[in-house]
Amino acid sequence: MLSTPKLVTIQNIADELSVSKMTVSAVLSGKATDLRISASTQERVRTAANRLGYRPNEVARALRRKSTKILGFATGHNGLTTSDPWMAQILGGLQDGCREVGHDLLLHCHANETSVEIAYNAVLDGRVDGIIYYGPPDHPMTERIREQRLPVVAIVDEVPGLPCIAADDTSGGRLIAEHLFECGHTRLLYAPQLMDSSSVLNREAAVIARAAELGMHISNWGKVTAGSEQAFLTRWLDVPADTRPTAIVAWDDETAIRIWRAARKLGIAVPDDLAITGFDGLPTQLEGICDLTTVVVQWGDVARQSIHTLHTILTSGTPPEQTQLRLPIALRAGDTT
Amino acid sequence: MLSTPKLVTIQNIADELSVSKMTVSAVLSGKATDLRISASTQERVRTAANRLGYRPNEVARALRRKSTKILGFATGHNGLTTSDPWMAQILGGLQDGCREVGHDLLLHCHANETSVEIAYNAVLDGRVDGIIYYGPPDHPMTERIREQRLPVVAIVDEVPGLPCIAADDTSGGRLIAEHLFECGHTRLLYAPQLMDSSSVLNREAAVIARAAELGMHISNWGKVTAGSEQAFLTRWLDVPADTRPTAIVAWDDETAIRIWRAARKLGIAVPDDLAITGFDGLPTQLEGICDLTTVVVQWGDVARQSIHTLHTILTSGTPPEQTQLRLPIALRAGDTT
DNA sequence: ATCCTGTGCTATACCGATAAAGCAAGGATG
DNA sequence: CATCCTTGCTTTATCGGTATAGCACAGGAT
Repeated sequence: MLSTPKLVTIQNIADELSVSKMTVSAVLSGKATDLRISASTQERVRTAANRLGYRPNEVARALRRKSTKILGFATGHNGLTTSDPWMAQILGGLQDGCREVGHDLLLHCHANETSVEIAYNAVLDGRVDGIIYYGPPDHPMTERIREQRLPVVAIVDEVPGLPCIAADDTSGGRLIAEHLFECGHTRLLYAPQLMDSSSVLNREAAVIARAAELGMHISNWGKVTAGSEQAFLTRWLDVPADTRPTAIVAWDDETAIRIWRAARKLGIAVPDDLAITGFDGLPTQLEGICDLTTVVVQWGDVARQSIHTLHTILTSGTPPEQTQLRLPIALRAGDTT
Repeated sequence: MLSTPKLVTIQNIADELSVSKMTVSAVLSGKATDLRISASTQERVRTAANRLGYRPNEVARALRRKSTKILGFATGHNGLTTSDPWMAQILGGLQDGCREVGHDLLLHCHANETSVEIAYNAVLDGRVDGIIYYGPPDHPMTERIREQRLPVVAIVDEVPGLPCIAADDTSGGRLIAEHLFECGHTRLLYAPQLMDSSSVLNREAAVIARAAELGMHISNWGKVTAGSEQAFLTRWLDVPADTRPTAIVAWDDETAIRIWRAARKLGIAVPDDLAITGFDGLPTQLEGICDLTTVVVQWGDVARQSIHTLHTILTSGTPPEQTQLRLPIALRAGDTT
């Protein structure tokens, strides 16, 4: 029968040495000089603690100091799961960041909407010190978070009134447009998937604006959901060859690859008949088969940085308004353009 | 400046209503009938609690009841990260399981070895109630876990002396062998990647045993690491066509796909010249391009189930020796055989 | 002899809850 | 009229730490 191990408390050590609890606590928590504990007593306490295998109870500490040293992660995007490839990178980055600042990471990223509520409550309940939020800007919870001035840092998508760490989507969008311009394209087609995501909207706006600046024409036929790629390309085929777009700008890598697969099936030559670009730069299994032209976002760094920002807020109470970061994005040219 | 919200405690409510803390506690934690609190008092307490926005402090509760209702997840396999595709499924399953049993999930899955130690300490420190362990059976920490009888459930790979939830790798291996037999193969080649993993060893043993039973010959040329696939296949090409293996059994999907890519590059026809099988049944981006023959493991279910097992152990103290589960595996025939 | 200062620790309260025992008032029972 | 039981709470202790104030004693200054 499994059980939690027998606890060694500071009281046990204190009893052993016939000193008070406070003496033990002071020594073991590094406040020994504050309380003027003699070197010999410190030594005795430390050896006794080692001998008994003492470990401070984190829950008791957390109660007293009103901080658990645990940070939470909440996702508010519907259908977003741990299986999504960028989520994996984000989780890795959150982990790394947490270790760097000496906190633990609590997950609240179910595929449904209640996860934000659960995470929000976790702060109120004192279970976590703060949370990293990855979700839509208009989630009902965000309003309360602002009102109550909870320690929350948004990632990827901007949330009004909250600090946010994201990728520099605008530069990313511009890079895509510029790359296609350099490849000689003049007519682009944007393939959006409307999530309630400022990141995606920024990409789109930047591509469109930069394309216009460079004198390219860019159209939008509505979103390309999973399964509708063939229909999308059939429509494309229906347009006379001399006026149809020569490149498709997809909002992310997944969509780009799905379109590429459909093109392959329809016998459309990529990139000769049609160029395709992605966005994210995620690892792929298509290496050597379809090296997608895309822009690479360091999602792990975004996440890691957000933990540091949250930690700063928690320790120093820095006004969050100043902590808006946009991490750089780089173009990676593949064989689809 | 962000801060944790002003706390409403049971004391506040008690003061408001001029009753004792215990009365409030009893009502709000559902022990009202035990302590015989009148309906009217219950009503008053509840409305006051609502009005003040009371939420019980989880840390205080955890201290008193000696249980945080948090479960940890530790990985001990070197280099295993959240980016690995099956890890994503596992994380999702852990999340779901946790929600089902009303616990939270704390992550300790860095890519390095200290993560097990950290998780182990988290139990000792009272930070988590128990942990799910995914790592090698001989990690130095596993010995201590057994000794101290800590509430730990292993997943995927067996750990002597610990309860374990895994896939039925043996059946999976047999399914692969049988499928290849039915396809008419008589000479197989096993492509291993030696991790310190009982799961992989079980697969291998089952394939070999079943192949032998069916009168097939199976050889093993050593492990196929990332990058060595071409060399592996070149060696294969050097064998006279009438004696060389006609199918490669890879230890997992990733390896199978890497071999498939290399074969494609070398102009080897799959499955005509060479059949390839995987193991895991993970989602792939190669849909429609290479539908790998593989066996499908429900990693999410493995993880979910492990949480339930851990929960049972924690609540009822069930002897862990009995909780050895092997979840079913199904063959998914693709176009690589 | 008195006061002051520094040293080395102890005492007490508290963080926010829950477990377990206690206790007063009122009605039923003998 | 004394006893017992039930109802409806309250009291006290405790979980394992930390913050704050206090206190006894030694030695030097006045």
